Amino acid sequence: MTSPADAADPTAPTSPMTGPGPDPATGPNPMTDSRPDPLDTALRLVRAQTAVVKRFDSSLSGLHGVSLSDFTLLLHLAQAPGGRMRRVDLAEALGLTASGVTRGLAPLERIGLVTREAAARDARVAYAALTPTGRERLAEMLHTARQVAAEHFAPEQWSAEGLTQLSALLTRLGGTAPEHRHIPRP
Amino acid sequence: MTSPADAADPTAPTSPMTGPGPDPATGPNPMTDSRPDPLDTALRLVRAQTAVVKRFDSSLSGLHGVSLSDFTLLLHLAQAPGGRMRRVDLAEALGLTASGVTRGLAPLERIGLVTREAAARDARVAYAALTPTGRERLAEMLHTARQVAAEHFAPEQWSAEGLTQLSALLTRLGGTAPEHRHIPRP
DNA sequence: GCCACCTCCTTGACTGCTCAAGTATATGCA
DNA sequence: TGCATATACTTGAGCAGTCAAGGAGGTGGC
Repeated sequence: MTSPADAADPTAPTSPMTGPGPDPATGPNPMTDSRPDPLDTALRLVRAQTAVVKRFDSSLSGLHGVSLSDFTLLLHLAQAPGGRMRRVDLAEALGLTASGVTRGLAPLERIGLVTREAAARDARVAYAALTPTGRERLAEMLHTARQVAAEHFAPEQWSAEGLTQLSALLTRLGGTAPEHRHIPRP
Repeated sequence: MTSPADAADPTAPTSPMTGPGPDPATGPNPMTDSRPDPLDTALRLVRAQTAVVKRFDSSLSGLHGVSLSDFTLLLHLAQAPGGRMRRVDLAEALGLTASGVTRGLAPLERIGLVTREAAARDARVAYAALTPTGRERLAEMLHTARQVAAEHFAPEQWSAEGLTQLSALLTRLGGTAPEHRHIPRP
């Protein structure tokens, strides 16, 4: 009754998901063997982001009813001149399409954190602008986000140098971020 | 007819999205001023991932009709013993929920890249297993993915050391990746 | 043997996003 | 001035994922 296929059925995790694994000195690696695998790095980036986002989403949604992407959107508005941006610019900053921005703004407009403003010189344009309420709420979210980030990159595990390196490397990969240190505490 | 608000309406991008910006020596930074901002780094990670995923999705969908997440799922199966994994293990490896895995597997099962296998010792378990076709297609996808990754981390811009550092830092952030160098070329 | 509790997986409902199509408006050249 | 082309935005449809609920099955203590 025990087929050979199930002889290996451990019910334990079947995915030893560790680092580089056995180094195949004669493997089909198209790169020089002394160079780290770029695909491996890319996949790690994606997986790391999933873990990080999950953590921020959990805290921000619980305390503020918003997701990390909501928060990031608001943060971009806060650092823009006049607290407002054209939607097309917001899309580029966030790495979304225009319709993605429209969809993302809808709930924020509904709860009064963001409002729509027309542009006097271009009738096609609709600005997304932070409301005073939006600013207040954002300051509170920012406080939480800073805490989560601080825990994530705890000084006992992350040196200033390591953090600096990571930040620089991510920037080189297209990792832009809105300036937010001018935003006062709630 | 020109309101003061629109005097600043440049129609040009209103989001100077550059690096660290002006260093606020007396800013409300809760960290020590000599330490990079962890929140900044986290936001850069998320944004960098968006850019990277976009690029992989574009190439993989155009040439192979799959997304990066499809590809990653298949890759995990390929490096598992017997080319199969329990769905709950796959969910953990990918950072998804169980239902996310169910949804992700559906189209792959439909096109014959993945099949379902029962476990002899546990009736609750349904394995996700690579089909022979799935293996062949995966090898082709892998070829493309390696190329995209190689372009993304071009040696002229990325030293082996920089890549090694990034890989290590991402690993520390929870960035796991399936071993794939044992998979032969198509 | 019984049962409380846990595990695995699926499904309905919903959210967040892209693509494609469409409308309104702006731009530049003949 | 007229018009081809481009830009900004929205909306319908569809995909990818989460949450909650539920059904089936497994485990361990009494």
